[in-house]
Amino acid sequence: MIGGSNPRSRSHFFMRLSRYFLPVLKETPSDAHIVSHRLMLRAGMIRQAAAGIYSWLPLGFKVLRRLEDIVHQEQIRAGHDPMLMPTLQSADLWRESGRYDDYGEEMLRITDRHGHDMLYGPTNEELITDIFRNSVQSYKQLPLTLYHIQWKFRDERRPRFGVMRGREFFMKDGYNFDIDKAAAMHAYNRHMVSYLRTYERMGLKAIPMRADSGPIGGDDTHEFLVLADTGESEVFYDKRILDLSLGERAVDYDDWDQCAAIKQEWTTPYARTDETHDAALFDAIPEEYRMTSRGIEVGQIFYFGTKYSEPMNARVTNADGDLVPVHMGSHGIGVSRLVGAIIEASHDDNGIIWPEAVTPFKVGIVNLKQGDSEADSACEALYKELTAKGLEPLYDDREERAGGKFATMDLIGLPWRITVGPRGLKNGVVELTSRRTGESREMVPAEAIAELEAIYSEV
RNA sequence: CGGGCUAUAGCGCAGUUUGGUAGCGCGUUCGUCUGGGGGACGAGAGGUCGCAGGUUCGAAUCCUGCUAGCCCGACCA
Repeated sequence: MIGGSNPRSRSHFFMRLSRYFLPVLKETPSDAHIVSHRLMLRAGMIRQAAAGIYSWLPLGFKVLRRLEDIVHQEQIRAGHDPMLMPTLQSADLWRESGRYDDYGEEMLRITDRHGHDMLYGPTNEELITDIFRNSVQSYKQLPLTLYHIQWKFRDERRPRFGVMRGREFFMKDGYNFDIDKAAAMHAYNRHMVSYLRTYERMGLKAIPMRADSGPIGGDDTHEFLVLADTGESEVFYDKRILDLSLGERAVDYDDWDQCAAIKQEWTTPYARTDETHDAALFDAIPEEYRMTSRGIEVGQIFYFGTKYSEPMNARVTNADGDLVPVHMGSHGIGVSRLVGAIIEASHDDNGIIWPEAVTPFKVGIVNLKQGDSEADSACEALYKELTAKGLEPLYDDREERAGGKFATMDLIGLPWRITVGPRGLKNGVVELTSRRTGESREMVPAEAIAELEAIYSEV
């Protein structure tokens, strides 16, 4: 975390805009056509390295890490074990599952110096199943869910939309191993609940929709979609699903009935992508609740039974002493894609508007008259106090005019801004401004800090 | 993978038709004035014109080949 104790710490040093690497662009790069891509480039979050491949600059990297942290926390809360698998894999396991040929051109194939066929992993079912089968022999070691958050690569024919459809992407993928279908369905439900909680924590409304299983295969699958005009999928849903919220309710992830009930709650209202859309069912909804819009897919959960455990011989001994293939499922959250999706869902003409839970800095300090001793010292005091309280400020201490500082703050989207200028300081006040509403209130610095503490204690 | 297009300074672009030694805006550096929504003035720095070959006295410009990237479609977390 951010420590206020050591004023020379790197985090302290680089939270001053004069020393922070934030290459913002005034003009829109011509290659970017959708709003999140444009804003991520303009806000200095990413830099394109090749088609569909991006470097994450400090500001973008901070957001990516925040999302990763939330995903980890919610996975661990649900009882899943974090681990890390490599990006490069041997082709051998993929030949065993039969997917080496099935996957086609989307898989990036590499040959090492020994002539061995390698690949940059697009997903990890084979690898995890291999790990599992070598170490688990008994039903007593189940249930088990392993996951990791790692870079993947899919050699898209046509990457586009910035990080929303890159070739390289950062993704959480998890795999559950259960003794039978009933247990695996609990894992499925548990994942649905934990995903709902994950997205809610990020300040997003992600709707689970019945979906197609695609190349992963399997029977049961839901996609989670964030509504946004620029979404790649057309979606049909019952408006009432938007009213559902997990909120503060306590969830026991080991409670099969509770998880099943929550899944039931979220899958009862109609919600489907165009792939699985059923016009007859949709038309049965009262017209006032019938909604059509576009959505960005930010996650998917699958139950695929023994699709991999059979061919790869991942079996355990059950209570009767019989050797049976384990029932599996997999689940993914597109972490890097979420950065774009959040921006698509939360921005205005001036720039990004970060939800408090994922913002790269919690508050921006704008010094309207750099070099004015009163303004400078008021800003320094605020900066130290906010830093000490873990309210991670970004202090714009550049020799810039007010307009430029405001424009930068609006562009990078910090949800709160404290504006400090000689005019207000005459009366001992600063301004606290909400990026989302634009509402601005004058108050003494201590009150602004207290307000921010209250706001952030809730996220 | 089909169709279309682009490549000139960090970013956005003009110059290519008609070959003559590279320009504008923003940004950037220095100075002065300014100071509550991208300010003004002055002085600078910055480019193998995507790469290779060819034509020519001379190529950003014409020709050939290559590479990279973008858009529409089909496809996809």
